[in-house]
Amino acid sequence: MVELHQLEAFEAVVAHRSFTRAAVALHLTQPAVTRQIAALEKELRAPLFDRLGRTVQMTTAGETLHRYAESIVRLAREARHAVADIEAGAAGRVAVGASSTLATYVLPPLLRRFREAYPRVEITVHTGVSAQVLEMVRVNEADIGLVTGDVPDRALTATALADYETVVVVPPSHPLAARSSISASELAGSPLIMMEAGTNLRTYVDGLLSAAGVEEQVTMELDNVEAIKRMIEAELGLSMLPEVSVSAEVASGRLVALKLTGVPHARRRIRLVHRRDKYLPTALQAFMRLLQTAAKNTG
Amino acid sequence: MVELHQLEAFEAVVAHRSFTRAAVALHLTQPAVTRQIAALEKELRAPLFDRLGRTVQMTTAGETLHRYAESIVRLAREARHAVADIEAGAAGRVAVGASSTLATYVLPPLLRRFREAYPRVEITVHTGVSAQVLEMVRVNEADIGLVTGDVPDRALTATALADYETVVVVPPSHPLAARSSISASELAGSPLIMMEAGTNLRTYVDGLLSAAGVEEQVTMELDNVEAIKRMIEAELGLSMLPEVSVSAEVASGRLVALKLTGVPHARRRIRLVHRRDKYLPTALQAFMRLLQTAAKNTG
DNA sequence: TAAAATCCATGCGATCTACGTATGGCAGCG
DNA sequence: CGCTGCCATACGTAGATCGCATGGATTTTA
Repeated sequence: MVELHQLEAFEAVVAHRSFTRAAVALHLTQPAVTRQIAALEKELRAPLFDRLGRTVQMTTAGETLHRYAESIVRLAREARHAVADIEAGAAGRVAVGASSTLATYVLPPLLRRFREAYPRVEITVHTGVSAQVLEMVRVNEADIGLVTGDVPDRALTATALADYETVVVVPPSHPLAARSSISASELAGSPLIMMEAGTNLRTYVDGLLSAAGVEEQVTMELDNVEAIKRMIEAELGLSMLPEVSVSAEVASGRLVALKLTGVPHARRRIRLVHRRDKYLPTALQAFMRLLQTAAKNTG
Repeated sequence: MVELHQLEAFEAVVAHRSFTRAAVALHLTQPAVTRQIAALEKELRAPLFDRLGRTVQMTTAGETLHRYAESIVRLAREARHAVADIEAGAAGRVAVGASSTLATYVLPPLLRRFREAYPRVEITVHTGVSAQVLEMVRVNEADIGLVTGDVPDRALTATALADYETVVVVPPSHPLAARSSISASELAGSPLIMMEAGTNLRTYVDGLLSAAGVEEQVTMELDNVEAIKRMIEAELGLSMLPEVSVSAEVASGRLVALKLTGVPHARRRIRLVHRRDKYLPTALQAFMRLLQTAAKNTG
């Protein structure tokens, strides 16, 4: 079997045109180099050097091998560096699975900060509802996932990041706009613009309202938070949305958010999930730390 | 140290997505493969596979290594084949040093036959006088040399191929043209067209004539056999040339060659020379055999 | 849900390999 | 003709690799 250390010895002999000098360069003794070359020559069934008195010169076979050995040794060196880069976090890839709300309103600034710290790390984001995200992580399509709700899978590790703060969103012209908080029961009779059935958000809101004994008055159903916000701005109704999804409009005065009082929000806990048996490269670890500190600082 | 057999094991695991199946493909046991990968991971300080329950998947570092390992393993395979081709004579390079007479009149048909047998072998021919050719061989610029005269160097091996047959060349219109042979002494008084001083041929001819007690009547001195022949055709004189250099013109009737009688031709022996300590690849050996059989057949 | 099957990791002993030291042989040089 | 420089070889030791046996964990199956 031809081995890399033999090719390195061969290249050293070529470079130094001497077994002895090659041995010095390789921190070996001359007999060791002689045997490496002899092993190569035996394995390839071809002499690689003519031992011409005091000098050595490549044979035709040696020149041929040299052309390949050069590339092989160089590639091996590059491979080491490339892997070291990965390990140092200087390169790599992070695949994140997240709900579209998080992907749209929370991840962008965080990813921007991450990119500044790790500019050569590729980032991919796949969106989906929590169950889909969990599946992505389970089959290793995503390195980590951001999900709401429980994580029943024993193979996955979950750490709580923060809670979705759900707020009631109204247009600035709305009578409620002057208030800062509201209870679920006060929403009875209001025209509600809702996410379409089957989403985590809809299930949660339905639960809130029915617990408060409120009969829903759904005037509109959309599959898209952005669209819902535009509807509210057009004064077609009000809605209950994650605070993160409206903070920009609230700051600019285009929408008003009211705190919901008397509501347990543990059920809307955001969790960071990854496979328990998966190795976490440096870049991935750094990204996870970034998520955790960001969660702590915002609530 | 990263080794080729480890990379092959790594590639096998990647290809089969399983240590066990890789082991079968490599004719090894599974623990052996496990240890190869473990050694790589320790050496590179990076896990290469996530052991996800029943399946294994590459980590980011693994994918990075894979990109390099693929090329490295492929190049190593190609190198083996390339060297084997050289060794089988299917490829390679043959560098010949020869006098210009041999290079011009003898080598072409032989090289043509050689190329038919070994089409992928590169052939280079360097011309020079015998001393130059010997030097080419000595410093390994030429694999073999074709020289006339003695080979004093103990580091070189010489085998006799044939003798230059030196003939007297006259135009068809010349009075001597009707004869088939001539002695050196009969050339007294004839206008001679000679090679320039310092060449082997000139030295030889000078020796011949002075041994026969003939005073030379040199009408012209040229450094080029072709030019001499044109001069003879133009009826400007006659000359003594190697038979091989005029056989084409003799066959077509443009020149007439007369045998020289009473002349020892041992001093114009053509010898095949190569370094004693040089390895002779298959293609080179074949070419040398070709030269020897050609010499035997032509006398 | 318990048993069976599958797969990777690890401990152990034997074998093989690769190294360094010492030494020999050969060519080139004074 | 001895000296020097360089590659090849012999030998003993240290380390590496292999197969076998086995353990631990997960997935599949009954």
